[in-house]
Amino acid sequence: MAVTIRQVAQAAGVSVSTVSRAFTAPDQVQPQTLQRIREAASKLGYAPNPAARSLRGGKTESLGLIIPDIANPFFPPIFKAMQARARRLGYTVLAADTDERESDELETIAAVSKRVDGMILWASTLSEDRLGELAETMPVVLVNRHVPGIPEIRVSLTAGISQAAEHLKAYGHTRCVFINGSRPEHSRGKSIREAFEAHDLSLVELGPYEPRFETGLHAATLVTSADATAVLAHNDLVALGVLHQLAKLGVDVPRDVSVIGIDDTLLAETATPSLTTIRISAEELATRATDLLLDTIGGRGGGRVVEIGSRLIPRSSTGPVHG
Amino acid sequence: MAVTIRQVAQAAGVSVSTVSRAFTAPDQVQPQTLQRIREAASKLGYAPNPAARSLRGGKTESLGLIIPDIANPFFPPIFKAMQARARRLGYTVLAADTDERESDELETIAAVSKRVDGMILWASTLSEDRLGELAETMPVVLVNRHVPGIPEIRVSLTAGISQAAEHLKAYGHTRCVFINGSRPEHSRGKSIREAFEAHDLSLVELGPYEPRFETGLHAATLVTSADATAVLAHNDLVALGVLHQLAKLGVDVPRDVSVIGIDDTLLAETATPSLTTIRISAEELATRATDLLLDTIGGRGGGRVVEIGSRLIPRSSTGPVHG
DNA sequence: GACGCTTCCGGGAACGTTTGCAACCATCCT
DNA sequence: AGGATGGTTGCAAACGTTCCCGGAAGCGTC
Repeated sequence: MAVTIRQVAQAAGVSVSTVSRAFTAPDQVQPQTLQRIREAASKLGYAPNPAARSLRGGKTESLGLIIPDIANPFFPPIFKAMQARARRLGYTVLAADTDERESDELETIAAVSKRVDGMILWASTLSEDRLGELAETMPVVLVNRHVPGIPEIRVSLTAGISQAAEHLKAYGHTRCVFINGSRPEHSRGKSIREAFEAHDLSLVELGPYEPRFETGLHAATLVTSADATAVLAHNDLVALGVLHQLAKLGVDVPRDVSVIGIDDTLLAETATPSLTTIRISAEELATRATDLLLDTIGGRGGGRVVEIGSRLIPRSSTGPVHG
Repeated sequence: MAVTIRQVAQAAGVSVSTVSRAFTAPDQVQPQTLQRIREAASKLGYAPNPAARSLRGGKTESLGLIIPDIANPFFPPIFKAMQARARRLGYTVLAADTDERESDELETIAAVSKRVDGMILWASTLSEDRLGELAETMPVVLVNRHVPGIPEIRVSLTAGISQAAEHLKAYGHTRCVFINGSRPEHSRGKSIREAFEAHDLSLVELGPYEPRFETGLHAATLVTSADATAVLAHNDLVALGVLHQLAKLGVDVPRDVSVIGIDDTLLAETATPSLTTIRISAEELATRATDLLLDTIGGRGGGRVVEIGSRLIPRSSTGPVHG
């Protein structure tokens, strides 16, 4: 049914080898032959069969991206950036979503791993041992997860949080609530405690909760009774829940309470009031992760750790303490 | 490097054919042989090579999803639902994003089409001819695009819009602005004009604009001067822009102006005030589209058109006109 | 006891491509 | 002039799997 290399070869009056080379190593075939082949190929509508190619070569020319939940608005830009980067190098991106289920993750990884040359695992919940085994089988890059010897991209919130603390301090805040939404193994809590302590701000920690909108709704009521004038949420989604519930309770933001998110997703800019948040550049993150993966596939840069920074984006949800 | 069917065969003391059958047609091999093979396979960590399998069988066991922009919060749930559905049937989903670029779309489709058994094209911008050709080459399902003879999922806003008109009418509104963000070929304008006319509401149409947040910001200023008390936006994202800008202008929602979105994305619920919107069930849409694609691949249900309904979800961004 | 039927299994071709090897030709050098 | 060189090309094996065939064995039937 589909047109094969053989038909092109016949049409161009050459052997299949030459047609193959015309596509994979054009400089090894004489210009005029090349042109004849190209014409024949395009006339017949030939395109190489990826299955045959990868069977023969052991390469699939595609990259896997395993993320917890694509519905979290932080991830789509990651996917886009990775896709953009990968495409320029001839790679396809195979994305899969584990739905935050540990059991699904193993299954998902198994399914994807056979079809890609390497994969990026985001905040994986797999055991260190399993990840180690996996990384021996194929190139893997971890994001927000540390296993010795496996290349890794780490998001450093240090700068952003420090700026947030300064920002609040400058507005006269002294007491802040932190809504913890992390699993302990990649908690944002530690950096936050340190930074706030360094800036002499007292910190009340709530949670840990699931990092969801509803968490924010729930936590907002606790905020009002904690005698704090500022809230730092685990991510934008939670911050939005807080914003929403505070509005419902008649608490004005930022007059009565200041709110800060983390991630700088689409949600932050579009919120009312727009959300002051700590930006993690999804583009940079995805691009660096992709490059690191490609390097790992190519045998370069084993076990490297790349750090991505963050910074505060002040918007309208923070302001001076009132009275 | 990787373990093949041959090694399993040897370990189990059978031929490769039998191992193959053990995986693809277990009922054709004797129970005790089957078990021996399974043990050998799992001990060796064998999993069939998808490349070889699809080279031989012409099937890839994966489905393509081509969407304009995964950063539009309407799409992630689509992807999730499709993935969930597909996975249960042993399929993998290969998603790709065209970035709303027509030139990219062709290229993207070409890249994806070779690696899947069929694909779902969302609001494709390709010419009717090209889509026709494509559909002859491989199974295709169109969403929000009509080409005679190609299976299609159509989103019908009729019910939702009609409910929205009633809703506004009941609140005493008489004049509404519609912010048009569609390309003409799949405009939401027509149904809207008809429904509002039927409910005796006057309608001012703005646009067409790009369906972006900034569009909402811009349009909001026009709304105030249009002497209308209600706004219907092309989608939630645009509606949020409106909400945001109105707040900045000191216009209270819903006291002074009511706002309605379309899609019922995450954005709608998390907005402040929460957004009244017309829900299109992403889960249903994706599930039906996947099933239709699978049917088309299986040779059943050619050229069918499936319609998906919509309905109004009243929230806090609409209310009575303020006397 | 021969025959046919069913069940289970092995042999081997085929899927479309890449690539090592060798053949060929033209060119250049000595 | 003859051998070495280098650029082009063809041949054929190999990648891992599926599936068509045919053989072997077991079993029931007449």
